Amino acid sequence: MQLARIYQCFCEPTRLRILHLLTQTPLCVGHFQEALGEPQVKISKHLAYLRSRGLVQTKRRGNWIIYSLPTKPSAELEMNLKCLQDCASSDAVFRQDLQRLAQLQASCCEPAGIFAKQAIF
Amino acid sequence: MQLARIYQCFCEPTRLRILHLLTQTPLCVGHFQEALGEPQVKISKHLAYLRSRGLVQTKRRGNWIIYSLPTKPSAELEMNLKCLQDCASSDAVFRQDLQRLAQLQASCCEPAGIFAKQAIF
DNA sequence: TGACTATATTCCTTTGTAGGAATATAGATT
DNA sequence: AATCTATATTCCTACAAAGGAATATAGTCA
Repeated sequence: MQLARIYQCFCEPTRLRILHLLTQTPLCVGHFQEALGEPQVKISKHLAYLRSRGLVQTKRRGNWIIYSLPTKPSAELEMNLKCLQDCASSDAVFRQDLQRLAQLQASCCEPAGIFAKQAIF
Repeated sequence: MQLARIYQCFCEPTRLRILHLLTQTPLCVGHFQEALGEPQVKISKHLAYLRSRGLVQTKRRGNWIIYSLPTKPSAELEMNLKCLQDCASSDAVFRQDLQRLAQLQASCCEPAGIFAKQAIF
């Protein structure tokens, strides 16, 4: 059952936060580290988990590996990501993640175009 | 994070099928056994899991323990159950479960009122 | 009370998951 | 080539989850 696999990806808080941020924009590992305040190995492993199950895609740009949601997500995934966004808006953790993401975007220490969706994919 | 706990309940196929059936009507263990074709201990344990996390409620009626969704579910749960219903309609497993449930409801070997929501709660 | 029915729980084994420390890798820069 | 940076992987440990066999429990009925 494909649906259960989606929920397996959703059932861990860090992965949920990662996916939530990705509904906003593609990001690379360092961004997640800073926005979520979690160590590199943790982020990297959860991203590998998500990638192995097809919930995220990657693209290399220099030393950065840019993670994004699939360009053509399944209907189930799309529906559930939408639902996640709705639920997340009423949760302090997710809101704070978005805030820190906005701060990252404001500080211009990232390679040009990282936050411009069309420039990456 | 409350949301992750919901997805932990959703991430196992049998539990997902149980919850899906419960969006239709309250049911007792024997119904799940027949509709899902799974052994009693498996059903019973997954129901206990769901109950411990507040995803289902129980009410005893004689020898039957009737399981149902919470009378006042959280907004998150409600949204996700709705999403589950949408996703399930396009999956053969869930559709078959619904069929077998309909057969159960048609055969009148259940205590009167089991399938009448208001008669139970 | 004693048998019966529906359901729950315990015990055991197997498997999957999570996290951290340390190390490896791939591309960039000098 | 040597170094640096961002990220991935390996190794280890701890813990949760899943499933089956056997047993327990609570209510019912004769």
